[in-house]
Amino acid sequence: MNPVGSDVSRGKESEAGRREHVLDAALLIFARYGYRKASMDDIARAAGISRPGLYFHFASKQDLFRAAVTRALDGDVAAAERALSETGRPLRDRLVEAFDHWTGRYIGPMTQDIALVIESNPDLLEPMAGEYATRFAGLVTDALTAGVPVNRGGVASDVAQTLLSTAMGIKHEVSSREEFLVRMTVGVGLLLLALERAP
Amino acid sequence: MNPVGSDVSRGKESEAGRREHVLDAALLIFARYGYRKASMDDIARAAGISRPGLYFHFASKQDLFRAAVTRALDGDVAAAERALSETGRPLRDRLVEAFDHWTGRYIGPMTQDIALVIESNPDLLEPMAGEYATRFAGLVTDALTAGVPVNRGGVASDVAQTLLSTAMGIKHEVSSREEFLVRMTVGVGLLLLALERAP
DNA sequence: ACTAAACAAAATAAGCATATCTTGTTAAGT
DNA sequence: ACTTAACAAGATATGCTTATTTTGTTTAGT
Repeated sequence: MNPVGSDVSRGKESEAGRREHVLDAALLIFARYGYRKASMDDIARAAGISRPGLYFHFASKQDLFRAAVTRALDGDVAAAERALSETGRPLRDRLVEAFDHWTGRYIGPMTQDIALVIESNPDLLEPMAGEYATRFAGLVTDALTAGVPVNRGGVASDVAQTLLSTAMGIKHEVSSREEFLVRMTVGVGLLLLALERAP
Repeated sequence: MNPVGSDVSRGKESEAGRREHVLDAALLIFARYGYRKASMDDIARAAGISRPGLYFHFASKQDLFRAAVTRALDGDVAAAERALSETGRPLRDRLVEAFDHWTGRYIGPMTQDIALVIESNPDLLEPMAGEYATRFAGLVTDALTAGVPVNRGGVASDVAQTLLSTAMGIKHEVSSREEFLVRMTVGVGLLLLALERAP
């Protein structure tokens, strides 16, 4: 457990605070090793600071973990919201991008288990994670509702919920972010078709 | 590890052979304990036969496991095929039932990890499991293709693939078979709408 | 707003001997 | 076409001791 050269590149020109930099490094290490096997020393080294320095920013490992995941989820939801709000672009593209931020980011050889880390440590951040999921679902539902003239019988939320499940399923089936995007584009296209032409 | 009274009820009137009865019991035990923790003794007791009797039917534990899973998958695919072939019924209902046989069965407090057992023992039954999935996907695609007059640009297979992912996703979100069916009905309804009104 | 050095307490890992379980087989019987 | 009884070999679990890590804190320094 001695990851040499795993320092996160960071010049003095960084506009983000040290705190944010540390959280990014922490998320990387947590994603790589899981909560249990990631040591504060690993994270401190990855962030390029000393271990006591870590404790200057965060009271405990749990605290750091919570902060790192919160930051990631905050960023994901914000990015998704940003993408969905660009009403000039086709709804289809905005939805795909939103799902990419929410789910697609966490697919791949290196980061593939970060979602798993969150899932398998429910005690550490419940009900936080669930709330973010609800928020994202709300964003998608809103975008869908706004994207069609009428909303008879709450079709938009049905489409949203189905889309969320589809994204979940695709995530489990694919092994790369590109594949996720291709499959998700198809799914979004089909379900938008259903929404537009709903009875 | 002494499950008393876990005998599988079985009268002498059973039309199915003893072999099938044993496989059913084995699947139950494998599902409950996982491959590793399920002992041949557990299975023999559940099947109501002696442990050497088990070895009369199956050469090894792996053999038994493979046979049990094969039987289950065979049954699931056959049931799905049967449901899909009842062309008098609405396609929607047939699809939901097919997915119930394929996925819905394996949701619930007791049997929820049988799919997990299959997934987490890839060495024991690959590429078998993948082949069944492909077969089921083919059945769904065929039913969709037959269900609509024209099939421009392979929409049917797109819908099929998306539906498979949706089912996967719902399965991971839901905790009861009933909930699965409700959610799946919505998903099937929407994607059929997309298929029917595809450009 | 940190660093390096050092520390206690607790958790985790490693090693190892012993006990229990499990697999697969055999034999004798019905 | 099975049963019970018994067995060897191997795997797995258990308990225990000893090392190593890791967390969280402190102190002194820049």
